[in-house]
Amino acid sequence: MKTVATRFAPSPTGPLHIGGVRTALFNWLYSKNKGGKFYLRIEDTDKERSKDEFKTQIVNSLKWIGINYEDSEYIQSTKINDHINVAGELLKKGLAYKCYCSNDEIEEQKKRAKQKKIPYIYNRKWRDKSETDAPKGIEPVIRFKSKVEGNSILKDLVQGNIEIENNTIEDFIILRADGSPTYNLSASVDDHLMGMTHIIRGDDHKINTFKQIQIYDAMNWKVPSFAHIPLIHTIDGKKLSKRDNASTLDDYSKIGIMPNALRNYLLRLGWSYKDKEIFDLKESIKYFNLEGIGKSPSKLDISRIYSMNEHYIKNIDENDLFDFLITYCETFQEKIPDSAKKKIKNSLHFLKNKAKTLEDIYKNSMFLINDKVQIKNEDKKLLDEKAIKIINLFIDEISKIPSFNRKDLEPIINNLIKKNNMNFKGLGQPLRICLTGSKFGPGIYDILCSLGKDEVTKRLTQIR
RNA sequence: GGUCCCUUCGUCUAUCGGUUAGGACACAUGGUUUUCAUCCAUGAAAGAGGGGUUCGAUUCCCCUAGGGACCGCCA
Repeated sequence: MKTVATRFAPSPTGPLHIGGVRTALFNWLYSKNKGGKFYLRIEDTDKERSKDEFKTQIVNSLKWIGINYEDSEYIQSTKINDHINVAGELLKKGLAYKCYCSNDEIEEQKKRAKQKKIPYIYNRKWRDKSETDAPKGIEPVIRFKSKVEGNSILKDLVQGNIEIENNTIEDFIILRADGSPTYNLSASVDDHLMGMTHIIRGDDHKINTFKQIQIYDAMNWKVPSFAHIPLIHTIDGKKLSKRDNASTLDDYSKIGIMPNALRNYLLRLGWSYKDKEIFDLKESIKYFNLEGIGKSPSKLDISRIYSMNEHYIKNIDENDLFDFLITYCETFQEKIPDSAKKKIKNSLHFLKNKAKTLEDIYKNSMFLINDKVQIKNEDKKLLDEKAIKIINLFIDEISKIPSFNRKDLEPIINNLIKKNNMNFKGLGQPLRICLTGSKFGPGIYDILCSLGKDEVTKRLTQIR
């Protein structure tokens, strides 16, 4: 049995969206589960639309989510000669032919098909014509001689057997008039040259697979196994496209979703293993299989991404969480001074409690990052005479205590409340506003202790 | 329009002929927490419809309906 080899083959013509990431993930997981290899192939044969920045984005996205590939990227455009040679061989074997139809001629046929409401399929005009009939001044394209009779069955590892009539597959172009190879040729040649054993890709490639298998057969190559996974749909049930917002990895990383959480979410989107929801990296490799992939498309649900992220925030090692947080802040928010880093690290155990995203933790940490407290105008109104008075009393009280922790503070606060005939909110709210500039945030004792006596006194004194 | 695929709570899904159809997210209610959140408990919520096969169908088959993908000298 040959070692399993899979690949992810995106085209760098736009930002990689999370449907693509999921495809990459499934391929990667499958190969790792089988102890095989996983490769990245950049399909950049569309020179017009391919951009280097997209290639970079793809590479970075995979790296971010933890998918690593063998060697360096396989760049399809550097292999074009191989593809052209195969076309030449096919031509020599009589399994492909030159088609001299003009663009106008083809357009005309398509138009007519549309009018008659019948599906357009190239009429195979030059399939058996002699080249001596070739018109002058037209550069031919090379078409593959597709089977015209009988049926083909694709034994799909996810979808089961799919059968179609061969005559619904047209004589597709493998070499353009300018001599460049088209997708179906390039993809099959590369997959063969790279020794792919399993092709896992989106449902939208099903028809291509029937074409590509014919190329394999024509070249006497071993046909790999195929698995077509259902596409991810938007919440209104359409294929997720690059134009949909919140569809790239960056859209998620910039709001503070962690790679592990997204990986776990994507894994469970359209795949399941019993009732298990949480899979760490090792488990996802251990349990992944093709049988667990569902047949119907699944919709992206942002609230599940949030809750998955929340789960990871609360359950991963705090040192790791801290690293993720700092990277996040410095990439998307601001550089965190070393002094604040220390405080954040010490306070992470409660800063993370309210958070669904790294952004939430960042916001909760604001009072530790900024020494100067900004109080909103609407909140200033809450700092009335009564509030100032109780805060002053509070300052006096804490000046008397030697240490500064919850045990020391609780009696002070309780006494102040009682003496001044108010509830907890009466002291808690102004205190919170003065110390953090916000009505919401971590628990008041957490805030007090994390800031420390000196800083608390300093901030409160500034108010009066 | 043609070809192919799909159909269990709002969402992701479990069930591989016999279950009070389970879990998770979201939602609602209550409790804990001297705010918010967390946490805990409880609740509401599904087999698209119609035929078969079978002692018995969510599960197997057919039809209908709905949804989706593809139909480029893009990948």
